[in-house]
Amino acid sequence: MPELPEVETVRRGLEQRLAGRVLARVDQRRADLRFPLPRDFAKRLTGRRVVSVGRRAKYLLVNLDDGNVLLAHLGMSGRMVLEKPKGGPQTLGKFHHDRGKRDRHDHIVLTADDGWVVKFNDPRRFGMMDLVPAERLAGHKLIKNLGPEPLDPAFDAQALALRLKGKKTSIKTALLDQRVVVGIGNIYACEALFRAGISPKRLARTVQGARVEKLVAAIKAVLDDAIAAGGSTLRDYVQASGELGYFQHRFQVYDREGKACVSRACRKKVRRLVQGGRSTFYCANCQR
DNA sequence: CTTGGGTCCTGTGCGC
DNA sequence: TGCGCACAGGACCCAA
Repeated sequence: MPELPEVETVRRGLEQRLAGRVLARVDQRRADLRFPLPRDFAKRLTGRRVVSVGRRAKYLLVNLDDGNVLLAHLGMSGRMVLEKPKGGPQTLGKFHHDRGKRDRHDHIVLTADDGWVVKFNDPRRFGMMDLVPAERLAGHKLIKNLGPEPLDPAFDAQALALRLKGKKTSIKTALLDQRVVVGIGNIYACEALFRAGISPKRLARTVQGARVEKLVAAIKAVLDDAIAAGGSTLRDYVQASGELGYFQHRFQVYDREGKACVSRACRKKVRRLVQGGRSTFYCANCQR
């Protein structure tokens, strides 16, 4: 689930909940996630005040008052679960049903000085956390090679065209390459290509001119829409009715194999293929 | 340098 | 019901 819109939604929730708060207690329940956690991780976090919460690509950046940044990635299955001092939990990143069975995947538990609890839950443990001095963040191994932010105004057709130039892989695979553009995952790569009317099989280097203009607009639009939807369903979730949601009700091709293309004029079946080991969903009629 | 494939890990859903 | 298999939102690492 966590692509840019989901991470941004989580960022906003964490910012609202944690900014200005002191981390009164930190429980670390494993020595490692995807990578080993740094030495004295919990100890170094305890007593720190959260200044703000930022985001770069799919990484969360929790800025601390000692000049360090808590760098976090949700991987495939990571989420942040917020729990009120009294009352039901609120999940950022995914709805939660059947509690209890899941608790063993609460790897890091932060308790703020106002009693709110933030649990980092990640069954598959593809997520990661690290503590790095702010001035060394840009040079961090996982950060230094990241491409442009898709919602940055500086990310325009020219910027994308430059990065696709000469690329022999498919455009779908290129969009998943975080050196080309960050934040796009398997869902939004499929959705953006559908909106742009571009075949996922098309060679990246041939996406130029009008096509790259269209693709950039589609990427920005789909991410914006998803962030807007994430925000609204998150508010809905506070009332805990259990609707399964977010943006998934609005997928036009993702996970819709065999279903009718949403285009009124088309209605052909959505197809699935595998590229770079990942499923791609597309309409062969609408996407060229 | 680029590119493709294997890999990490657990959970879920499906066919039989 | 149980079992085995395919597949799942990511991205690093290494061989070619």
